[in-house]
Amino acid sequence: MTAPQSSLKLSGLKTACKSCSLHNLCLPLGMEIADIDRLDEIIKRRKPLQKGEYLFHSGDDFHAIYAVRSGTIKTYIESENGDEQITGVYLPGELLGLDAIHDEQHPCSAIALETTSLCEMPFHTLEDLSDKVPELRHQLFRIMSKELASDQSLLMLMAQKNAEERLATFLVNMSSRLNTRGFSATEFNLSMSRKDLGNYLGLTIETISRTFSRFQKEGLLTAQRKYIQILKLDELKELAGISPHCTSSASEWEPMAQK
Amino acid sequence: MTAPQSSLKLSGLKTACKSCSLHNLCLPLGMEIADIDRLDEIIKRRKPLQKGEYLFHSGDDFHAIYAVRSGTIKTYIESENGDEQITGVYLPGELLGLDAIHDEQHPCSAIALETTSLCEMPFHTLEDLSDKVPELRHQLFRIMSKELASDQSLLMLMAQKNAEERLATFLVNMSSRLNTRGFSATEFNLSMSRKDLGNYLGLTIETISRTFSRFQKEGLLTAQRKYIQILKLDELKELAGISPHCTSSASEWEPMAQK
DNA sequence: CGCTCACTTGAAGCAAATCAATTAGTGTGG
DNA sequence: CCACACTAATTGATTTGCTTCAAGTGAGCG
Repeated sequence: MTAPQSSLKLSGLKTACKSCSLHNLCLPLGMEIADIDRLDEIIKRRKPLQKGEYLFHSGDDFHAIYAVRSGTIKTYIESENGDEQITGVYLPGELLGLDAIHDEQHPCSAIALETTSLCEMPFHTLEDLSDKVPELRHQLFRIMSKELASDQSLLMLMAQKNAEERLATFLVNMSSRLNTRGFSATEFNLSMSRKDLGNYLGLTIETISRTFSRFQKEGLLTAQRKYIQILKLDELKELAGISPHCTSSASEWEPMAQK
Repeated sequence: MTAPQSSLKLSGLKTACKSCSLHNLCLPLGMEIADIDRLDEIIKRRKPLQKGEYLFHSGDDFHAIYAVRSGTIKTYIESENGDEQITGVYLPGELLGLDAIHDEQHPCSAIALETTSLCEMPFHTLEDLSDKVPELRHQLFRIMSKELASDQSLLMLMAQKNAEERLATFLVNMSSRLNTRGFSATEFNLSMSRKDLGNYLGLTIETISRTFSRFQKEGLLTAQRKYIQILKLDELKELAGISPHCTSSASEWEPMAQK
């Protein structure tokens, strides 16, 4: 991350939803002030997680959903034969844990990729409140629905795209999401390692590395380890299979999965 | 489909939720009789769709979610460059359309793979009712959450499994889902073509065909076009990466995406 | 300073895609 | 009812993009 990171951190543990810089990305969208205050009361602000610390493990009982306030969380599932698959990468303002509602335990593990602070919302309390506040209930439906729709795009990526298209899609998506959060669209630090990237995109670490090299040779970007600088965002978008005319500042555009 | 298909069809358009043979798969789970009656009132039973008829198209306004009563629906998204990706195959008792809530239009198209009858539930009415019936609201959350969790499994399949494992996983999943709906676990007609199968599993039609041939040569199953007979379900499960001890009749087991 | 770990680069191997040719169904109209 | 076209599925031969194996390179750190 680059720009407003530090200011987010400074806001510390006392920020209320009302004044949170992420309020338009998170739950309160469209809620009355009084309702936001009620939401505010049930939200716990936890001690930040350090890089490598777990938020929850696969199989843990489900109590709460979480909103990222700053930092990055990755979630992954493990198959019986032990291999892992990253299922989501969550940036500030994004909600995780929604996949645990149905059988009341987490199907995936969640780990911090860097120092990360979170809001914790006990789910039964949130459900109770959503009884009284239809906007909140509707917003929860919307968020889950959005995650369903964006999962479908990730599926398409896995089923039909080649290595270049996958990496381009990922980078364009990252750029867009970071941009809507006030960071630069063309210059950022990936919190994921090449290994994570490969796992997430269904490729090996060697293929990721080679694809980065090819992109650099073609002048599309520079990549020094985690520091990425996008030089030709439009061409990257084209590669990703997206018309380059929808600018990244159009905040409603989020083609790929964030989960 | 094989077994109770015709009896489902006979029940025609007048079946109420209370007496519906799918009630334990569909919404009313855990609801009071009186509440089910109210749900019953808002549900429209449509004229069955013929094979190849569309339920909705990508981009259509979202009004309702649908439950399959008999038959099969497939959903797919289309990318800008025109290629399609099947995102879901829905059997009786399964709900579709939930991915359209967030921006109030359908991100995918839905088409009948065979003659299919459906229940239509206007979403705003369903939301209103879910205000009065917390069990219904909770059930909606659960269903969406389950779809999220099962999407993750499909992602894992795409990212990490080879052709044999993919087809085995698909067949075992189908077998299990059909079985919980009262059909045979080892003998069924696929409503999907090889082309659909290939698209859904991220493989070409030739690879699907060859993999079926290999399975037949190894005596795992027989496949004459759409008619599938599974001879060694346990070995198929093993191939799919699932311990063969969880029997298909254990109704809670649904490892793969149904959406 | 040297160790480790993350990443890069090259060469070889392989699984699935592509290209191509048959065969088996399905439907249509005479 | 059968010839015809048309589509779906199978099978084989070849190509290819990614993986695997292997050997560096360079940044970070005790």
